Amino acid sequence: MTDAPDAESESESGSGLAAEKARRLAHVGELRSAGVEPYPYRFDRTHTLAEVRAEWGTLEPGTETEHRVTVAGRMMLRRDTGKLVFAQLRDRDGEIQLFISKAVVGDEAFEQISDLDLGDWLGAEGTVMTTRTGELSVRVERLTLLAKAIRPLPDKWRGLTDVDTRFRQRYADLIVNEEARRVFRVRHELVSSIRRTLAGHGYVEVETPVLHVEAGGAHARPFVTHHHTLDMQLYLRIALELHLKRLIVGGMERVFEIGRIFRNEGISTRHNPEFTMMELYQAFADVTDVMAITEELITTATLDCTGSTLLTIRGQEVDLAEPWPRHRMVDLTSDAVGEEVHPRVPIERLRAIAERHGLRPEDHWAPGKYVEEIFEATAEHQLVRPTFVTGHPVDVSPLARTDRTDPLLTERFELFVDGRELANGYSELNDPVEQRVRFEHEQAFKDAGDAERATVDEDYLRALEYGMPPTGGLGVGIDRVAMLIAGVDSIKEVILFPTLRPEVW
RNA sequence: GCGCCUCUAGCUCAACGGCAGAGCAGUGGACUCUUAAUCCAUUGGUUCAGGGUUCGAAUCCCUGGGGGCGCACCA
Repeated sequence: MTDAPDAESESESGSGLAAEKARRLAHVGELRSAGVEPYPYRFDRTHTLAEVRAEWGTLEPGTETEHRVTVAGRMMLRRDTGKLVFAQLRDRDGEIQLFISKAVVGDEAFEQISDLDLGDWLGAEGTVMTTRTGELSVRVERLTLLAKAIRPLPDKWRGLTDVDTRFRQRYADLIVNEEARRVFRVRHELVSSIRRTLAGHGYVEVETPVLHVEAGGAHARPFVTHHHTLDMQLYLRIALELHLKRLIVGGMERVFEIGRIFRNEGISTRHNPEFTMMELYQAFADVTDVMAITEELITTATLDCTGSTLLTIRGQEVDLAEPWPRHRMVDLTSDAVGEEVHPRVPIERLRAIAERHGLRPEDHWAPGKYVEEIFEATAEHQLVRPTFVTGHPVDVSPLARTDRTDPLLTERFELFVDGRELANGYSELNDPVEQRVRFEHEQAFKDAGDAERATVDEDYLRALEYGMPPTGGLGVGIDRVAMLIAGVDSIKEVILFPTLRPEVW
């Protein structure tokens, strides 16, 4: 764990990373010998760099003021012209130039400036000025080293592009790539926008268990873990749904959770084994209310993140403020294949259609499973603009309420944008007797070989027996929405530390 | 899991069967208004690892490892 480079012998070689680190570590030693602490405990600044720019950003070129400021940041660039050094300081939300004149700071302090390295954290005290060319600067009177960087920064102009290094060393990515900083600001703004919108509608934010005895609420392979004291197998949650609906039974009426869920499945540009889901449940609401709040949440968040409701998706400009089209899955799919696709169609017919579209049906597939698979193989990827796909078959929607006009379908929707599923919602099934039958069907499919099907969750059924009011529910994949708004095409770009194989040291 | 691509200095990249190079960073020097400062000089390599082919391998082949993309998987 302790990094102990062989400073003496490496410095003899004169170059390379080890030598560079040795040189800087040697300087740390010199500073301490001279009574200067290279890692001081704290530093008080009077202004952030953005505050300096906000207050004095409009000064005329060649202005010298008496306004004293103390700022702090990381030195990103240095331009040495002899007895005058310009350094670019950056903090969380701004940059400012330091104007360091030998005549101002004195010979001794000026000598020490050449020992600073790009990447060092500095504190600077001085007066606000602009240079002859108009660059807002701090005319430094006193410079304090706040933390010595031992390792050199990546290329100052081209940044860090190697994706492996960018994700493994996200700290370095954030230091040198403005785009990475932008994406995570978008993500932050997305999440806080959702919280604001939901708070405005009277939702209560809750936290439910991550460790589950039954991994329910979705069809997915769970991660399995073990509790020593209880000596029992536990699963990391694959959805938030069933606990949140227990809270609706409890009378909380409007609840939501933004939480990490875990699915032990493949990794791709759209999948990370752990990802963030927002689920909400609203008493007395049905699927139409849920679609309305879905539109509001995503449109408002886009506006909050970008200042506009316009997005460019696959080169197509889309205004999220326009109503999002709603189509039944069976209609979209029937149109796509040129004949009726519906759970009521004889299963031999569905099998033929599925095989015609390159699918390999399995014996345990129910009619609704065929409908869903054919939809995914044909119509799904064509849904570029935000589109609500509704009316999923009952036999693939064990927690959704039956459509009041078609007993083989449910009052459910999935939101697709750019061919990707971003959200899923429905009128919640609240009849405990029917829910038990649905669970038993799930269990039967599982026994028939479909490992991702659910089992009977007796505690959830007990909760429903106490009475759950009519309820609408929604799940939103936060990472995918962040991708959409930030305009990036890999989920790893919106997850600070995506799942990677362990580094070989 | 399968297929294709990829891995060269701290970073960004050349060299593609014939002496491993450049820019940035670093080091030494010049310069008191720079903006990726500039100018002069300069250090730095287990070419991912191992094996093979060859007079000769960063380069071709094999095995392994990391990563990317696609497929599969994935409410």
